[in-house]
Amino acid sequence: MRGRFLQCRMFPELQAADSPLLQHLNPEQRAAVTLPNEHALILAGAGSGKTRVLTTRIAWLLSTGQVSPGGVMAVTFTNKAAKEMMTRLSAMLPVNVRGMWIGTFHGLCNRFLRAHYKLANLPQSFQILDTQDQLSAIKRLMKQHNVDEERFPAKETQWFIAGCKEDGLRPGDVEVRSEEDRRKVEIYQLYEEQCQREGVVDFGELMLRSYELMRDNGPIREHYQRRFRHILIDEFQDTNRLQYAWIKMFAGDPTGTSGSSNAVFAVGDDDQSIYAFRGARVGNMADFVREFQVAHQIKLEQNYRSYSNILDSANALISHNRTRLGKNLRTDQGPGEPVRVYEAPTDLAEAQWMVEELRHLVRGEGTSEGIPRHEIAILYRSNAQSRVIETALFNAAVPYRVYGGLRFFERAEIKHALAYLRLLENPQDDTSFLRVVNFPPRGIGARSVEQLQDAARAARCSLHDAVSATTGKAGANLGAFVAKIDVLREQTQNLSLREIIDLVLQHSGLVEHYKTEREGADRIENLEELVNAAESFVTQEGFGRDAVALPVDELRQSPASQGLDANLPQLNEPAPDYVPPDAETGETLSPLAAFLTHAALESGDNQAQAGQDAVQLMTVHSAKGLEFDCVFVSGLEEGLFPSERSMSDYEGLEEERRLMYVAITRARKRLYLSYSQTRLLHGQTRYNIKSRFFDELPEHALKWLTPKNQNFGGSAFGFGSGYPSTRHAGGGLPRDLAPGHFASPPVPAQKAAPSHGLRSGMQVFHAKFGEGTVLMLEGSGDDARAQINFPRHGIKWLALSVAKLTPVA
DNA sequence: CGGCCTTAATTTTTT
DNA sequence: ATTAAGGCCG
Repeated sequence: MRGRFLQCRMFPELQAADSPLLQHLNPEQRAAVTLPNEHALILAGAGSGKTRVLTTRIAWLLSTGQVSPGGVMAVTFTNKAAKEMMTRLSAMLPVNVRGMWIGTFHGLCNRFLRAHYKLANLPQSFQILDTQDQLSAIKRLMKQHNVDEERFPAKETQWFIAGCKEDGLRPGDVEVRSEEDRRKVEIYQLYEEQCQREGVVDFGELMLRSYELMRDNGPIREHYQRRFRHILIDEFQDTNRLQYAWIKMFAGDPTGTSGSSNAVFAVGDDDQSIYAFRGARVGNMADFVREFQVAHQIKLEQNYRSYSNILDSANALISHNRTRLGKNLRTDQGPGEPVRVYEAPTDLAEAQWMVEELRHLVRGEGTSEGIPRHEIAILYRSNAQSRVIETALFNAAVPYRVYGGLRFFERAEIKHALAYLRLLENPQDDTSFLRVVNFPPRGIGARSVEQLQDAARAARCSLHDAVSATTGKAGANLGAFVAKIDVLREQTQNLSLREIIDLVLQHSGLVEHYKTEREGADRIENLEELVNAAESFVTQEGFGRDAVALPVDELRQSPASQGLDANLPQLNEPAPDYVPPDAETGETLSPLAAFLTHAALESGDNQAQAGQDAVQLMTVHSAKGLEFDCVFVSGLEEGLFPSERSMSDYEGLEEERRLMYVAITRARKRLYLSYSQTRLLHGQTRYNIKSRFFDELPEHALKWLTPKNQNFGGSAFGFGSGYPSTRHAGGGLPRDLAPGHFASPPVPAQKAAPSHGLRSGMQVFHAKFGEGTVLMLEGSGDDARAQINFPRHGIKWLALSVAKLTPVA
């Protein structure tokens, strides 16, 4: 016994064979979990047990004594992923996960900056601007500096600033090539000064400032580089430039030649990279392999989620992408059901078909037993598509839940309440000041606010501080407002968080204001919910898991950080002896400041009508990481999915294809793909052809529920021939749709058909451009125009009243 | 100052 | 079609 134990301590890997941690892993997963302490890239396909590998890896490292809890950093993108990791980890090991650095990039940055706020040149209770706050701060600044919003839209400026930060560029680092650039950089500079003056940081700033502090402060850098022996990153394909640089900073010398490098364990899937539009760089994967000389690359290709018809479809589709690292999902489960494909005449008919279909599924016809509604998801490319579907679901009285939209902490009434709270914590926060200075209305108009802003600028102080200098009637109102805030601050000095919020809600006049509003009842309810949120923040979670600075030395010595079971081996490496100078013990954030941080970093649930067993509606993007027994992917039409905006360039198209890949791989048992010939978009009927992605799916795995529309085999004008009926084509499943279920006539598209007789997908001949395919049709009568793809001349828009087009048989 | 009307935009989203 | 935001008038 004793000898064996010693052996294990000296050779942790000898525990591999019989560790219960490894019991249910496949060989690849096991190999990944038990890799030596070196850099590794795990290519984890959809449904291959990625999270499991990540958490088991941590558990493995801890239980074999290769690292102490304090020596682990695990980074995710979403709070949900971080929470799941902590939950699963604590289920595996008796370890206090709260003491570990497991969190989102931004959550960890926040923690880091709170601990070193002085070195980071921030007030301890700095507040975090969300995207809305950032935009309004930029708008305000641009107005004040008379920047022409025509030439420099605030949204674009925001995008520019965020982009600069993501690339690690301060105003001085940005390359200026034009007068316009110069102006943009100038605004960027002013924005930075404004944030600094107000003691607020945006999301990008959390990352960038942490990165810079690590880069520029030797002792801090050395401390953290010595501390985190293992750095694990989830969804690595979604990291941006700055996040990658940030990781490198914590990892230390990437090649490890100086012996100071920590092991970076990156898990990702290049085929699921769908966030390039917000700065994600798949290229970080290849860079990582090169720069860190990654010796261990493991592919997790065994899929535990879907049947092979679904996986074959996903594999075939994604194989059309040229830029990929290469990976093929496989399963031991049989082929399962075919992937069902449906063509509808209209978007409404498509929605009604889905509703009808899912009602059968819920009732259990066609399957052995009914599928619970929450196991059915309807996915779409863009949010605008949900409306029709919602209408159909609503009319059929099917409970549903739409994801996306405003989250709890983003609601106007909540942001108003938070603005009051933020002013208590930090009167310099002009963004919050402006949000509520006249809300509820208290006679302070734009004019007075402008004067106040001028005064503040002249005195180089905050709006709050500038009020005392303002006179007149407006000054009186302003004075009353500031006095109210200041009195509240006094009154709330020694109150609990709950009492503070209660008091603020009472005295701000928010509740009273919403009482008079027509739809104010919901808002009041939400405000009450805010009190509950604060309550549970304080009690349940133990406030400040992310928000409160955990002094580093305390963390290292506290029993919590040693939270391993006594049976577990001790850590191998000595504890770091350096304690950063400004991480003074015991200096914590007030509960209020912590709660405000929590609100900014975790914007809360975004789902309405919880509770009921409901069908899930969401965009493909928000479905990433989820799985369902049954999935409908709707609106598979050229111009929609792939989206029009991404069709022009190859990279955009590849990202759309990856998006489609994500959509397909969400399904466990049953997958439906559908499209509609016509769709109401922006108030106009659009005529679409089916998505090119259908051509990239394997015929053997598909089952067409409607006759496959082969580019209109019938008469040149195609009506009647290529048209679908509302009855499904073939055998067995699903049953006939009762005719009465459709509000619209069986072939509504016929009615909607334009006079020119063209239809998307049709082959036409043009005297100059030759033969081409109609992609899209728009307008009617003299305004009608068609988008046509001419193989030799590209995609063109032609006015039908001018162009001579002949249908080709 | 506040309500009403015109105007323009309209992929995808987390922190 | 729908909505949000900004401008204008009472």
